[in-house]
Parts: sequence; C-alpha cells; structure tokens
Amino acid sequence: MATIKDVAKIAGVSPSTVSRVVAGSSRISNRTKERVWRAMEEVHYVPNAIARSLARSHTRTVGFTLSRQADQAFSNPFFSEVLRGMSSAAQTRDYNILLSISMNQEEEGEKCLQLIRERRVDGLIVSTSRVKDSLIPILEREGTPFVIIGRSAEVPALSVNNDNQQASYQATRHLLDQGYRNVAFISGPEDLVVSMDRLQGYKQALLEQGFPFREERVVSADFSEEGGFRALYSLKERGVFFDAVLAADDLFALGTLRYAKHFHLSVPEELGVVGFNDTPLMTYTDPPLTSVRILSYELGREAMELLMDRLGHAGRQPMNKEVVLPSRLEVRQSSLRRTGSV
Amino acid sequence: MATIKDVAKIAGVSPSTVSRVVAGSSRISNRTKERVWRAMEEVHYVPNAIARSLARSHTRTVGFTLSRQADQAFSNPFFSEVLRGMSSAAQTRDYNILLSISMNQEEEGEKCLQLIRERRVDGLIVSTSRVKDSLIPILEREGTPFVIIGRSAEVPALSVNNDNQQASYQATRHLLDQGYRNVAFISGPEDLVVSMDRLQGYKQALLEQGFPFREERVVSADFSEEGGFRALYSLKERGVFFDAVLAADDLFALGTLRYAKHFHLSVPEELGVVGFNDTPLMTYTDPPLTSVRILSYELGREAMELLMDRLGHAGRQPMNKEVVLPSRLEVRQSSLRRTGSV
DNA sequence: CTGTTAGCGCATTCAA
DNA sequence: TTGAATGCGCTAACAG
Repeated sequence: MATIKDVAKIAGVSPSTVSRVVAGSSRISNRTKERVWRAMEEVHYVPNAIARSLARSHTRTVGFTLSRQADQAFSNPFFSEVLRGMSSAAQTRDYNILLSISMNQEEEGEKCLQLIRERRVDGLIVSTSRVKDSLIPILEREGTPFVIIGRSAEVPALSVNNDNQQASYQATRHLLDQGYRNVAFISGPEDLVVSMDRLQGYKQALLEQGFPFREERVVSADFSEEGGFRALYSLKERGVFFDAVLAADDLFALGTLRYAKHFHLSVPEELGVVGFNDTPLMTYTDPPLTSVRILSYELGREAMELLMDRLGHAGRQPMNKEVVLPSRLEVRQSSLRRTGSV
Repeated sequence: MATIKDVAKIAGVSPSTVSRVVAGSSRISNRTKERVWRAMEEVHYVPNAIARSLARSHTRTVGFTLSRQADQAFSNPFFSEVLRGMSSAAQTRDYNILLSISMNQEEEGEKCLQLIRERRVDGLIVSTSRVKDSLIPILEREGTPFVIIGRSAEVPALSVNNDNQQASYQATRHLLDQGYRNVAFISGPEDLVVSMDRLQGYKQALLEQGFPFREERVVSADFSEEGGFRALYSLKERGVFFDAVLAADDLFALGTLRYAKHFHLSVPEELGVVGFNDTPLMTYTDPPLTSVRILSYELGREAMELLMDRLGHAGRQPMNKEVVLPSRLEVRQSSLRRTGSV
C-alpha cells in the first residue's frame, strides 16, 4: 500500500504538501497540485482511514446497537429498513456504520460504552426506548453524541420517532367510524415507551368520541402471533366482550385473525382488526389486513442525518431535537365493515 | 480520555510496560502488574482502538456489504438473521462489523474496495453470488481476505452456502412422493448462482425418479409475490399444465396461493405448493406452507468464523474451504395431498 | 523483567 | 505556497 510518503517522493514534494492536496487545501499552486495528483494515480494512493482517524481524532463512523430480545426485531423487516435508511444517509456524507446486535439490553449497553470508550465511533444510534432506560443517562453523562430511534421518556435527547400516539388515535377512530363499539387493545410489553404512546392514543380516541375507556379491554403480550392469540383468549375467558381489535403489532393481528377463525368469527363483519407496522407480507392475509404504515426507512435516514449534523458541530451545545415522522393508516378489508348504510 | 502515558506516569513505569500488561504479557512482575492495573482503574483507562489499529496495522473489524436490488433482501428476514449470526460470532472474538447497504451491485463493489483500500476493515463478507460476478476476481486480485455467503460459480473461494441443490432435490421428491406428476418450478433471476443450483436439484429429482424434465415448466421471475403469480399465469396462458409448484422463494409461493385462489384450485388437492426460506410468517398462510428452512443465522455465524480464522493466519496461504449448511424441508399442509392410500 | 527508541500514516503548527 | 517538525496513542524491536 502506497503511503503519503511514496506519493511525496514521486511528486518531488513534502508529505505535508500531499496531505494538503488530499485535503483540498486552496493554498497550493496548480502546478504542484497537478504533480501530486499524477503521483497519486501512479501508485494508486488511497488515504489510510485509520491513520487519518488517529490524527484527526475522529473516525467518521457511527455505531448502531440493537438488542434483539425486546424487539419484534426481525419477525418484521422494521430494523432492516431502518438500517437501509441509515446506510443510505451515511453514504451521502461518507460516514460508516458499525453494527452490533446483542442478546439483551445489558450487553447492548456494554457494547455501546465499549465502542465509545475505545473511540471506534464518533457517535451512536440506539433503539432502546424503555420507560426507565439505564443506558440513556450514561451516554448523556459521558457526553456521547447519540440519537434515539424512538424517544426517551425521561431525559430530553436527540431522537427520531414515529407519531405513535397519533397513529394509534387514528386507527382507533377508524374502527369507531366503522361502527365498532367495543375495541380491545393488544399492547406490547408495558415498559416500552412505544407501548405507552400507543395506549395513550387509543385511550384518547375513545374518550374524545364519548366512549368509555375500559382497562379490562387492554392486554399486553410479548410480540408474537401466539401472544396475540392468547391475549384475546384470556379476554374471552374473563368474559370481556369485543367486536374489534387494535393490535400494537402485526403479529398480534395475525394472532387475532387466527382467533377469529378458531371461533368462527367473520372478519370484518363480526370482528374488526387493525395492526401496526404494515408488514409487507400482511397484504396477503385473508382478509387483507388494515395496518399502520411506519416509515422505517425514513426513521433510519433521519436518525443518521441528525447524528451527522450533531457531529458536525463539535464545539457547540448538544441540540435536543425530536423529530417525529408521520405514519399512515393503510385501510384494507380487515376493518371495513359493510355497515347498513352501504 | 486517559492515555497509556497517563497510566504509565501514575504507575511509575514506562508506557511500554503499560502496553505489555494491557496485552497480557507474561513477562511482567506481579508487583508492577498490580500497580498498573490500579493506575488504569484510577483513570478509567480504555485503550484507543484506532491507535492500536494503526500500530498493529489491522482493525479487528470486518466489512459486510449488501446490495439490495438483487436480493429478496428484506421482504424476508434472511439477511437480518445472517447479521445476527455474524454479530454473535464477532462478539465472541472481539471483532466488529462495518455494514454497508448499497443500491446496486456496482455501488456495492465500490464500497468493498473503498473499505479495503482505506484499511478500515481487515476482511469482507460479501453476499453477491451471481454467475459472472465481477467483484470476486477483483477481491482475489487485491489479496483481500473475504468469504462469500452463497458460493462463487467460477473461482474457488472461502464460502458458506446452504445446500440449495440438495434442498431443491428433496422438495421435488417430496412433491413427487405425494403423487404430483407435473411439478412446475418458479425460479429466481437466472444469473444468480442460487437459481442455478435450485434448478439443478429440481431437474435431478425428476430425472432420477424417471420423470421427464420439461423446460416449459420452468419460469423465472424477480422475487415478489406478483412475480410468482405472473409466472404461473404465463404458464397457463401457454397451455402448460401443472399440478404442483416448487417456488424458489416463499414470495413466489405466496403468489402461487393467490393464483390457486383466483382460479379456484384447492391446495393441496389440486395444486401442491412448496416454498423456499420458511419465512416465519408463512406458517400462517392458508393452508400453511411447506417450505425449505434455511439456516440463515448459522450462515452468518459460519461466515464470520471462517473469516476470522482466515484473518488469524495472516502469513499462510489463503484457504479455500466451502462450508455447506444443511437445510430441512418443513412439511405443512400446502403439499400434503390426501392420496387414496390414506 | 523493564525502559528506550522508533515507527504506524497522516494532520497541523510554525517557519521560511 | 511549501517544508520541517511534532504529535495522535499505541506497539514492538532492541537493549540491558
């Protein structure tokens, strides 16, 4: 591998001059610029990113950590899309992504700190947004530039989130508009901020439309089809009636569909179903599933942009921007009740 | 951030001594070891990975590149699982993963070269296995340590693959055993090695069982549900009869199911269906889909192991191991014809 | 067992 | 506009 010295020798200049033309310094005569370019070509010179990182004391790489357990993670392509978005944004500004997938929150936290302390990355994108997240305060204290995908329930911080409450509100209203009067809500794990927010929207819609909010119609489960099925089953056992289900994840919706089939309930006539995430494959359920479409790709892209912006302003105060991305209800058959009026 | 010098000063030793105890050198007196440990604690010393990389001239990070267009990519969790496997293996040996997702093959190639030439990574894991892949020879020529997920059709190289041909063979035999006599094959894009292999297995099974291989029963399509549907539709239009479909991807199988419904063909009675990948959500199709289960997680893990092994033996000859992982046919209802015997 | 010295490849300050 | 010198933080060869 050719180094800056080799180029310097060939071009007949000093290494620092080469460094300058590589950096695009303006105070270099065109003649030597030319000579250096030529020499660089000749030896196929490519700057060593590691050496550069050491000298400049930043790496131009961003860490993205993820713990799997807690998330619906890879049953739906959410994080894949987030990654795509991140990668795409990174490309445009010549940043790199260091990825780490852990088994649990704890490992993830350790990995974050390691990446930062070893100075492997300039900043982090994290996706842990539990209600009492232990990681966020630590990162804050260490002065680490980071952005959250989701949002922090406690400390203000840079974050990119989808409007869970609003989305949930819309979805619930949609069910109400379709004439369903007893909407059950299958929530994800309760300590997730996202669960809180979605519950909130559900509640708001009910109240605002003059319907009572009943605790007993809310069940929380771990993200899985089975979890969804069981949630409803437990409702039934407890004698709680419902004619529609708002599922905080498409997997729950899938479980709901199975539940309906199991008990010979016709969807959407006897049971309306709305899911969350609009997982691509879900278009092919029977009947096609109404679901809240999340802009996962954009979530990743925005998060990366935000972080890169933040990294650009090394000296200044850390900003506390919270960007919220809209989601949209994709209405399909599972929630379209053919009411009398039609 | 504390450096090795700070530690040295506090411990009253030279920087190189500190470096040695960090590296776990044996030829250090326990007494100074103790002193150094203590000093490290005191200032919360963490070695700077960048400086270390520069000095040792390797980074302990592996690049993983991916171009999306060509792959079924994120409609199924294949690559997510691969990533998990890679990450898990990397953790155990303290390696890191640099991720890059490109829009197309060309960009991916450039990114690979960039990562290597900038010396950001020690090696690469690539997932492009087209029949005439332009990237592989280049990496080979540059002397880059790399492993392929899939396999190289031309040059021998380190690779981890699933036994596509065998899997396809089994799947076809299964359909034959169930009494289907006219098995159509929906293949992925023809320039993919994986397509070749799966076609081969299909062919082999037919021939071996004494059935003719008919070109006209093979259609190739881009990975999508629609592609699958259209493929069969075109078969029908051309007057090609089939009573079973081997789909080289679950998305095709999904399209097949829609096709069956559209033309009122009962599955599995009038049309047997087998897919590839065993996408989790596919368990919930109606009827549940028989599919070839791919060990994606293990694929990623093995690839990473292989590469790390390769990187360990810097001096020696590059190995040319090709590990093949077994897959298993998950038989469900979509291919279980209730034949007379039952 | 430990310290000294000399890099790793590049950026940057200070002179010229 | 350019070069020389110094440092980024750590490793490793060579002495002792």
